[in-house]
This record gives sequence, C-alpha cells and structure tokens, in this order.
Amino acid sequence: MNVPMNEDVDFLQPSQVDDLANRLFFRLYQSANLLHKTGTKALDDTHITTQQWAVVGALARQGYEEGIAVGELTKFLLVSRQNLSGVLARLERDELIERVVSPHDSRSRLIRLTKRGRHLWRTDMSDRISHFYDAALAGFSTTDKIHAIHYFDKILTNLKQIEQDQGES
Amino acid sequence: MNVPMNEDVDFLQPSQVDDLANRLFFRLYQSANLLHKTGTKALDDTHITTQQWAVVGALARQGYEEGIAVGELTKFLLVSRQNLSGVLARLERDELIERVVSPHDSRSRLIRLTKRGRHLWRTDMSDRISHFYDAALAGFSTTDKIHAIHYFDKILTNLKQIEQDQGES
DNA sequence: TATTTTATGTCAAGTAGTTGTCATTAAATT
DNA sequence: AATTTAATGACAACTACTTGACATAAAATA
Repeated sequence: MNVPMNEDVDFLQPSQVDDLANRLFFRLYQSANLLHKTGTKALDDTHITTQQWAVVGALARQGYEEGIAVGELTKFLLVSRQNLSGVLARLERDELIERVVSPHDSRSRLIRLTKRGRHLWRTDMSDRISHFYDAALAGFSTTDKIHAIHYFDKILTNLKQIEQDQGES
Repeated sequence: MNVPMNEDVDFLQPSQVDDLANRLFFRLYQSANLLHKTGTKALDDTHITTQQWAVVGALARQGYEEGIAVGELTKFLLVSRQNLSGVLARLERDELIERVVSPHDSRSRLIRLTKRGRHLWRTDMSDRISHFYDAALAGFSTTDKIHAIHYFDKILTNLKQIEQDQGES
C-alpha cells in the first residue's frame, strides 16, 4: 500500500473522485434546485416561472425590441429547441410574447415581447427580481459578484467544450 | 433628470435590476442546464442521469451503508419528496437501490444502495465522473475551487433563508 | 436550375421538477 | 389511553427538460 489514505477526504467521497470538484458541482446542483424553487415563488403573483423569467428577461434586453430567432434563444439559454418550444407556447398562450416573421429570413420567426409582456416585466417582475437578487446575494460585495461570475464563466466555457467533444464522438 | 443613465449597464438590463446579480444568476441557470446535459451524456453508458447520480453519490458516502431516510435525502438534495419519489422508483426498478425499514423508526424506510448499485458506482461511474470533473474544472487551481465553493455556500445560505421567509408568509 | 443546408415546427417517450391533497402508520405528547 | 405530530406513499395536474425522428419551407450553394 504505497498510496496513503486521506481519512478526511475519504469520509465524504470514498473513491478516487476529486472531493473538491464533487463538492463544487453538488453545490451547483443544489443552488440550481433552490434557485428555481425560491425564484418561482418570488414571482408567484405573476404566474411566471424561472424559465419563463429567463426568456422574458432575454427579450426585455435593449436591442431585442424587434425580436430574436428561436435558434438564437436556445443558444443563449442553453436549452433544447423542443423544450424552449413548450415554454414559448405557454408564454404565447398567456399573450406575453408573439412570433413575427423575420424581415431578413422568412424561415425564421422572431420571438418578441408583446405590449402586455413588456408591461409585466417592467411593472410586476423587475421589482420582485431586484428584491430577490438583493436577498440572494446578501453579503456579496461587488468584487465578490465579479469573482463569482468569473468562476461561472470558466465553468461554462469548460462545459461547452465538453459538450462539443461529446458531440464529435 | 437627476438620475444619471449608465449606458453600459443599461445595454444589458434596461431596468433597475442589478446587472451583476442578473449576470451571476443567469450564468448559474446556464451552468445548471449544461451540467445536466453534459453530465448525463458523460454517464450515457450507465443509463444514469445527473439526478440519479446525485442520489447514488449520496448513498455511496461512507457512513450511509445502512441507508438514509427519504426525508433526510430530500433535505440533502434540496428537491421535493414527490420528485425524489419518482427518481427513487426508477432506481429501484433498475435494482440500484432498495428500501429497508429503519431499525429506529418503523415509519421510516431507509434508502440504500444494492450490491449492484454499489458495484455500478465503483466500477462504471467513479471513473467517468472523475474525468468529467477534470474537464469541467480545467484551469481551476485548488484555491479557485475552494473560493468557488465558498461562493456557492453563501448563495445556498441566502437562498435557504429566502425559502424560509417565503414559507412564513 | 437542382441540390443541399438551415431554421423551424411537431410528435413521441421518458425523466425530472413543482404544489396540493389525502391516507396510513407509528412515534410522541398530553 | 387518547390525541397530536411526523414520515411516508400515492395520486393529480402542471411545467420543464432531454433525445430522436420526421416534415416543411426557404436560403444557400453547386
């Protein structure tokens, strides 16, 4: 037995799996679970889920008043086309978004907020989201936020690379 | 107009919503999406999803050979009992876990790995997970990992507080 | 012009997540 | 001993997420 056993690490993850990595991704998993639960509840009055929030928030960005193609939106949100299709159908049902044919490419239908959708974002969602963010990032300095974003960006870059490698095989 | 407009911030988030917070949680949302997609694909051969991975990983920890109560598991994974119930049913169907009556509380059934489940974890999952972690955290020093975990812990603490506050109202 | 590529929609099957409700059973409390 | 509380299972309805497959229409290319 030339390999020394580290009892402290072994207690939590009794295998060759990197304990720090395991903790990190498990906390990412937990954070995402709680984000969806508490985020959706924070917007309970608006009947908007965190996924719909992500879509509406994307469409509310300046520069996207005329809409965005579904394909672009899937790349931005990192969800599948088929999944996004359902979310968009429900947002369309509730008259928060609409589909218009792209002036540049008639294959492409652009998704954009309706007047009602824009109004909901500005009037009912923004404030609640601000308060949610304040509570969720209590104790975070600006520097902390920037550093945390940086780590997320690195993880995202790596995961995108993994996805690309997986697609090739 | 006494409030100065910050064009840089306004470009990405044209409201009073904290842009840094928005970026941070959007990247958390994206990271979780990609984690599930790439993680599940990395374990494709084993027919284990990231959620099942979380459960099996939790049960594979030292000290949990005799099992864990469903309620404890929901608190650990931060998912609902009803959701976990379905995941456990599929793992039971595949004979990776089993339910045994708790020796201390006969209301409680303990979830534990079967021999087959433990074998799958050690033989097929651990290595793939290690490689996945290595790729997903490429460029992360040990210090980076510790700092990132620290941020996740702070976010988790805050989100748990939000959940508690929401439950009271 | 004919072919290929691209963007999208749709249908299907399966997994995962939520809340809410009701029932059961046993522990804990009065 | 009777009542309350806690842990769980089961069912329902809904949203969201995946892959796979097939169809359509228009852009791009040969």
